[in-house]
Amino acid sequence: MIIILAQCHVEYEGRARSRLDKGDRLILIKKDGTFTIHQELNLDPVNWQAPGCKNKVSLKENQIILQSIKTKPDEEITVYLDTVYCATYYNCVDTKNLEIRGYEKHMVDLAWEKPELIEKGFRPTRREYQTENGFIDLMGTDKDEKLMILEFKSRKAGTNAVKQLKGYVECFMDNKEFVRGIIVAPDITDNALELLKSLQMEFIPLNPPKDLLTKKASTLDSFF
Amino acid sequence: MIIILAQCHVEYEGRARSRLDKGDRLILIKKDGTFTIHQELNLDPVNWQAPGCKNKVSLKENQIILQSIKTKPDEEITVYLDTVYCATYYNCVDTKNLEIRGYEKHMVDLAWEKPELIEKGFRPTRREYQTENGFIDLMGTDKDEKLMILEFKSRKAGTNAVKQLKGYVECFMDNKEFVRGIIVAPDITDNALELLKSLQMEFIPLNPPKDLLTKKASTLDSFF
DNA sequence: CCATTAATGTCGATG
DNA sequence: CATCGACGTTAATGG
Repeated sequence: MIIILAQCHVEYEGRARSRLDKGDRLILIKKDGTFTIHQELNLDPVNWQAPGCKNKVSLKENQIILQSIKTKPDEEITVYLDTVYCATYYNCVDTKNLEIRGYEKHMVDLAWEKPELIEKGFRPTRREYQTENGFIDLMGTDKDEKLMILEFKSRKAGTNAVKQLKGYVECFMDNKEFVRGIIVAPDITDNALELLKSLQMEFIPLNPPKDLLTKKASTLDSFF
Repeated sequence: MIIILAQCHVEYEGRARSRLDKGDRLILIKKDGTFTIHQELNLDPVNWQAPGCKNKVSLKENQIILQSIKTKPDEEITVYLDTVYCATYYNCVDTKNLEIRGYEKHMVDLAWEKPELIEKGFRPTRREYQTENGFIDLMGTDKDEKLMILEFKSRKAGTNAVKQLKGYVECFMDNKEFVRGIIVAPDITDNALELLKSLQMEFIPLNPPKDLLTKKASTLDSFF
């Protein structure tokens, strides 16, 4: 992990092209080639290069130049260092991966394990069922054996989710019985709900589960 | 700009919940409240907090704890610092903004200015035309006065782009004449092209313009 | 403040 | 390798 704080100007050329005039920025270069340039504001880097790029340093007319080059697609960043305030590096030891919960996938897992959370009598039958309009998150039957098609969203569902669901239901148009199309999400926009109802489809509120599978920090781990 | 390199473990709770066990990471805190935690791999931070969050430090049982709290939506990161290798800060001076070209918007600008790049006889008439299925990037007529609806993409167009265009064209179904639906992009996926042709729509290849409007670095600027 | 959509989106899974 | 879709997407824009 290389950390450089410097006054610099930056040029980028690739899928787009950009130019950033002289100012103070933080430059971060990671072990996998990742190259990022941060200004003092905003979450995202102002310029960056994805993992796998090749980084090199050169000197031209008394100015240090950093270059970061990538292929597929061809992209290049050039940083002209005017004043370097700080340049250092660390060999990081980090073997852990992020464990995260609260994704759409976890909602489907939950509905599969506890179908009563969807509704009484719901019996899930298939996950990731492939249609010509894409994969259906979850299929099943209700207490009256009617076919149910469920589309999950981990956050507020919009009209796109409804259109997606519509496409799935249309794949069963030749079904002799009515097929229930259902959006399962923590919330839904007004527009989406209106569209949903006009299509005789349903919304079932459900929050994504966030229970981490691993032990909490309050174990022996704290001592190592 | 506060820069901390430390062995730490991290907990996050908000829209999702996550946990990252002990390891070496870079923690970056910006003037606007932005809080990011970087592992030694990958472009994106493993945990982060957007601008506007409130960050504070506390000490509990001989351990330094960083907390970053945000509302709307409620989100919180807690970093438990086990060993701090480096902690420093800089007052950055940076008045410049990024100038960037190569966006979809620039393609529409270009087609508006130089309609012959789309095709001979093309006459653009409206930009951002609102329909019930969204805004049409650009409308116009061809040499035979046929209506043309253009959807621009700054990178390879996929099936989503075609479906979007389809939605726009359907808003003109009651038109007495055939309406031409056209994807304008540097490239298109096989699936998208197949779908496009089945809908009797067209693809016109065009790269987004990347000419920067400002002067190049080879000016007096280099001396300041 | 809510809804929509582009993005050098990134990233992971899949064929 | 290309495609497809989720994401704590982020960020900007318009109502």
